[in-house]
Amino acid sequence: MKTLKIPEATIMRLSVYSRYLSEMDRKGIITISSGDIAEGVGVSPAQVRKDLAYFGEFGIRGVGYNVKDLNRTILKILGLSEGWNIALVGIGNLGLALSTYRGFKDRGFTITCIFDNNPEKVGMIVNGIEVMHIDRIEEIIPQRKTQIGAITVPASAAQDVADKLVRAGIKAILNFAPVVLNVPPEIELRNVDLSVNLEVLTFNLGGRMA
Amino acid sequence: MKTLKIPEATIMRLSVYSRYLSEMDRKGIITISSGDIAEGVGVSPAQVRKDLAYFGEFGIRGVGYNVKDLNRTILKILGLSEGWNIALVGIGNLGLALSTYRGFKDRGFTITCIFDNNPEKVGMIVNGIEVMHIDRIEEIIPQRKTQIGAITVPASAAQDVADKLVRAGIKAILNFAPVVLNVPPEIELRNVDLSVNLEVLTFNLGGRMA
DNA sequence: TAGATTGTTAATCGATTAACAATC
DNA sequence: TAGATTGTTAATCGATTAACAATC
Repeated sequence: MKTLKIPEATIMRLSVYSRYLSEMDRKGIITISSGDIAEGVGVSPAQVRKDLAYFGEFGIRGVGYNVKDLNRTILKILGLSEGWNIALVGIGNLGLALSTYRGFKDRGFTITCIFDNNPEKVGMIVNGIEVMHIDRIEEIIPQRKTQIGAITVPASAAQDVADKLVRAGIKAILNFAPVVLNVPPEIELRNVDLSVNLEVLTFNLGGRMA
Repeated sequence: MKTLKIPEATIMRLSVYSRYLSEMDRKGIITISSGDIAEGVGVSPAQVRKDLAYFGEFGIRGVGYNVKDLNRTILKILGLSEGWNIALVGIGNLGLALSTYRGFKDRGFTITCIFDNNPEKVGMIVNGIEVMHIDRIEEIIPQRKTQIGAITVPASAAQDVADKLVRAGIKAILNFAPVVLNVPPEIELRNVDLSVNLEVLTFNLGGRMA
């Protein structure tokens, strides 16, 4: 098994390349060079070629890449040729935003269930899905073959939700709560941390003025 | 001017350390070691000390760090000892979520104005702030001394909004639209990209199964 | 003093960039 | 063939880790 370690930064860029390729495809572009992609997404051409080289040879020297083919290849690399099911936990404003997020369906993600611990929200229908009580996570998630959990509850409740998701057999967690979660190493965890992102901005602004 | 380049990863971790220190402070903890912080946020003790060492010496050998003092120091480093004003552009579900996000006020951020291009939303009061038309960005933002813009409009409108924010004199942009924005180099730009984060998860899940 | 923990250096590890031979 | 662009190697750059002297 050739398990050359792939930088996570490469994976993030592949996702961005793919989005750009979809856009170019929609515009009817057939062929594209590493330089074109690089310019479109703001990296260097060498970086684009290096990122792709981890996975194989997809271009034609002297010509470039076929837009459709390359996009299909990247989607496959990213695991997006199959669909994924998502459980949403916490249906406040952020949860609502995610439940209507177009990027989900566009890229093959389906929200299969929504949970909240507020009795007033349980039973509500959101985007055609009935909101269930958080206590039913372990019952429902295996039934609906759901591999990914998105946590949009307050920080104070997030670890408890993560524990429930893990016990329910979830494989990956996308955490929006501003707190460091503890999960077993076999669970894929990513944090989308608004505070951190804002504070990188203010650090850079501060530095600029110092 | 000693401008030792600081890794961005260091800044992101400082933000996380600070949040953890606030939590420990609330619990009444007075003193903390790099090992305690490391365990709390999931990095190595050496990493914690290295990150702090970029900015000075804040601990006492053999003892550790004073929780309150260290947190104050980090907040200052991150530029959070002064307040920051934020303009929110796009008041869909995600914009609504941000407008009520506690992490803003907690860390000294104030939303000063909200914009949308939908005539039905203009005039609405959201969290005590009147929603204004996007065409008034260039007029209002300088008046309200607003340095940071948060973009929560659809991808197709994001570049136009970014251009308006730049012309209005904004210093930094937090972009939630899944698109690569073009802004002048002096503008701080960060992208909070849901698609990218989800797709790193699915890549890792796929790899696990391959 | 003995034990603990910092601050810092040197070694390692990993990612990016530059350059160019291969080849369409 | 001449021009263009890939795939890949080597060089550079940057970040993390390990180790330990300094010192409370």
